[in-house]
Amino acid sequence: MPELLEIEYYRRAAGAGLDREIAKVVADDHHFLKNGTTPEAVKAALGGARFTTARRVGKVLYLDTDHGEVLSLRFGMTGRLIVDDSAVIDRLEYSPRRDEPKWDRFLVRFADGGSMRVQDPRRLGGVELDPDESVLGPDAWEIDAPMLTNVIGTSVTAIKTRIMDQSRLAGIGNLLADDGLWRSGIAPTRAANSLSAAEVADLALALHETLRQLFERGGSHMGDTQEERHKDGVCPRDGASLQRTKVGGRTSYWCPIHQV
DNA sequence: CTCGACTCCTGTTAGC
DNA sequence: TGCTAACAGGAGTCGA
Repeated sequence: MPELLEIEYYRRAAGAGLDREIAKVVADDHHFLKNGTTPEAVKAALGGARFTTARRVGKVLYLDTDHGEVLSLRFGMTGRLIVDDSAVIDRLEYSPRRDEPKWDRFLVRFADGGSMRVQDPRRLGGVELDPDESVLGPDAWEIDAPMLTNVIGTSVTAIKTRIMDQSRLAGIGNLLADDGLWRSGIAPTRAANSLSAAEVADLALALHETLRQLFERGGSHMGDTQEERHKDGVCPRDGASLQRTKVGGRTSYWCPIHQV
């Protein structure tokens, strides 16, 4: 599913949609417009405008316009950004691979005939005009031990839940969290404030490396444990049967031997 | 403020 | 073969 890495691919793809006059906006799915954003407002804001910058914080893509408004795109679990009908990602975990027009939830057509659209079969993503950008924590791409220490604070909640809290650390989703925890040998269920300073440093480094390696491999679904995310999955490191546990409402796969 | 539980959303798939 | 129920997880809301 789209996590920080996928949104970064989308951000780069959005570069092809910059500085092109917007001729038409199709935003008829009210459910996909968030926080009071209306189709009329989006059309008024974008009509005749151009996107000037594509920025990313965590899993959110921000498109600035030359009229001053900012458009935010969230991709939920199955959302893709498609510019000029070429999808930068054709294989999205847990999402169908087809390009069905009925899954287009938001579309911008440029005056030159091209387009940029968000395709999201499950409609868990969303579009918002002039969003509050302060609701997100620091971007996880730059994570290091001091940042992770701040993220953890004194919280007693499960460490996995904490690093997935977008208001404290932006960009980590279920797959990146599981892979980082697996690499650092820390159980997802551990109370966040029970990690030693050394463990916090290990986890920060593991997440840092996970982000960079999986970006090179092609996405958050390219983790070392991905192929074992099923019943009967085994740990690639020591062969133990992986535990399947709900943590913070998310399915977590982890090794009961080396993750403690 | 913190944190867990619940809910929404819909295509795919396991299982009968 | 065809159907149903479970499943996937990002994110918002609510209540203790």
